[in-house]
Amino acid sequence: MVKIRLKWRGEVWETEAEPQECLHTVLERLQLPVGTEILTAKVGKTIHELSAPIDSHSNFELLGWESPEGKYVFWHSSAHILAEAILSFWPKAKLTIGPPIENGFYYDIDFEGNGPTPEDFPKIEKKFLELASQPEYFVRRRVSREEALAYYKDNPYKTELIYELEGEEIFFYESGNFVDLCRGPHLWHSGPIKAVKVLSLAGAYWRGDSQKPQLTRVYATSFPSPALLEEYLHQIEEAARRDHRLLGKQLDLFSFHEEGPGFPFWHPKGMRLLNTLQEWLRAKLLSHGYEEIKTPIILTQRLWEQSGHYENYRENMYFTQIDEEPYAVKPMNCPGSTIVYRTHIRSYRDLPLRLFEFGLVHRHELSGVLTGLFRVRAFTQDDAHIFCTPEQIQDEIASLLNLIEEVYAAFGFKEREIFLSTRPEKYIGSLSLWSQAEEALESALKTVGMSYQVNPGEGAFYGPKIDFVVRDSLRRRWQLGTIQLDFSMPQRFGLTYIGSDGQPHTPVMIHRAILGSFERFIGVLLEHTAGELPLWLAPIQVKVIPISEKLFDYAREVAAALREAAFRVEVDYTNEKLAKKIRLAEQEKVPIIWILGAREAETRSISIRDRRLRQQVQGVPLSEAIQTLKREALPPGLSEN
RNA sequence: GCCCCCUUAGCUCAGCGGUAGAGCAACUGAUUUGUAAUCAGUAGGUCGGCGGUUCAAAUCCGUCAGGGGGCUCCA
Repeated sequence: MVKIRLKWRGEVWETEAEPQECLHTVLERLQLPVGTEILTAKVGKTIHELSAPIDSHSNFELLGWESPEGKYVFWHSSAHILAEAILSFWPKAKLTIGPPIENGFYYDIDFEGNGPTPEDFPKIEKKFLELASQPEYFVRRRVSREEALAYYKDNPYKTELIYELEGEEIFFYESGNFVDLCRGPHLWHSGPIKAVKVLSLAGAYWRGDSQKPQLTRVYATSFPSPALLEEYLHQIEEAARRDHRLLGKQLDLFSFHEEGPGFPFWHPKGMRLLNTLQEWLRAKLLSHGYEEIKTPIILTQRLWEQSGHYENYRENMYFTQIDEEPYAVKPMNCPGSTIVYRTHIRSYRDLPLRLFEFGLVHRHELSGVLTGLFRVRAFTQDDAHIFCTPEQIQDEIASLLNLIEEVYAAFGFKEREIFLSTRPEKYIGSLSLWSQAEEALESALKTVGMSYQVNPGEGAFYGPKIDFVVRDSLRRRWQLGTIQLDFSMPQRFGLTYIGSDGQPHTPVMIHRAILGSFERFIGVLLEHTAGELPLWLAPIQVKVIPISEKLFDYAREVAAALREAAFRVEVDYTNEKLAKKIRLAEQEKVPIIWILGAREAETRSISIRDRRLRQQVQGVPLSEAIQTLKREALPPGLSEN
């Protein structure tokens, strides 16, 4: 007998088992909810399947739906059932891989040109539930290489996988009439799987390589109850409502047109937002020791040859000709910045020199990847280049980290991750310079006390970098800020400064962006706020609603007072009822609505309807209301004085 | 770029082989309104472009363009 200890939702059981007895039989004996709530088990950090025999292990943590491991196993098994359901309709389809993912699972399948369409989803789901409810038991069987290869003699993908398992054990998992090459782990049986939804179809290259055959990826998700599936579908709907492309249209901020795919058209309200954002950041940077520059959008091809972009980035660049000379549209701002640097002989006393540029860059992105403001072909970077000595790197990075943190906090981004990428295999510059730079970055991060992850070997060939990633409302990760050290460009462009020794030295260049691009940042911000922008950023801050035509004169007066105080105001002069005007203003997501009736006009006051507080205040004196608004509309990080 | 899907009035969408429809918006008029849609009328479309099948195409087929979902979370 083996002594074992089980932990399930905080409670502990101690019992004994026969050697080689399966874990699930022990659980059944204890009348624990195995095959329903208990999905899998863990010993230390390794998953131990319920159907696996207990050997020397003794300490089991039982896991349900609430654990990541439980979901992982649940969806992994679901992928097998999905494949089985699909094979019942497309028996000749060749399976490849079918892993669990963040919110479900997929299976990549080669249908050889005759795959399913979305109309087939219901019948696949029906078949899936039929199979799952039987239920199907997942039985692991070790097979020889020869047997595995023979079984998959018509499936080049599985064959490729088997060849890669040289020297390792090979397993088949059998469930119902379905067999799949799989390393597991799986559920004991399909009983817990009560709801499924086939979500979408997508093309996916075998092994992510566009040179290899394209497979059909079937995305799906499954749950232990129909109610949980419903909840998930509602979440997806809510995320869709927050889609910045939709909000951009509804709020009349920007649009896209076939006359310029991937190039945003900014409407008046979008410009108000974009300009407010830029003015705020500009003021912040100027107060942090930066100077602003602006460099040309079109520069000679020779410059891009010198910078290395022509060699390494040509695919993404647009070219043109001026007076028969070849030119290129800038995909990055850095070469322009170096030209400004070179306009003077620089002394070590001038460093660090911080030059920022809200630079409009153009990049040729593949047509298939364009996505609203998230992925465009022209965008404005909040770019800056800091020229400094190697000794100054650490201090410079530390203050930069604080600045970036300050900026993100202003927009309420709480969830963020920092990645430090270090020297790749292919690199330029001396080893000592690299280690000095990496140490500088790392100790800067430690100085300001920010937690980070290291991505070894992920740095650019010209220097190490720090990336900032925030999560949007769809829980997608977006890299916003980046700090990149560059040893290469200063050399390529022959940049120097005169040191205290009177000799010329090569400065280090720090490329950095905080928001990344204004365009994409606005997209992220819209999804983050569901379009309910903070008062200081809102394109229309106050909507003035006179109750009837008789109040139009007073409305004009109020609006003038607001404009005088530098607010962005709109008056609703339409001949509609109050309820209608309020409805429209609410749909425009205006933060503040001022309502003017006869009572207000008489007392020179206004009534406030506040989107943010979801409450109303009646009869506030006009001058007082404007003073309050002035306080409330201050951009973050600024005090009233 | 590649795979699947979509494209009908300014917007949201219905129609899916027999000669274009709704709601909202716009315009005109009535109404003068107190916290999320007042009523009536008018106007508005080469059904994304091009080509084909058919007596007949928004509807079926092809092609191009634009848009959406994806394209190394590895048995």
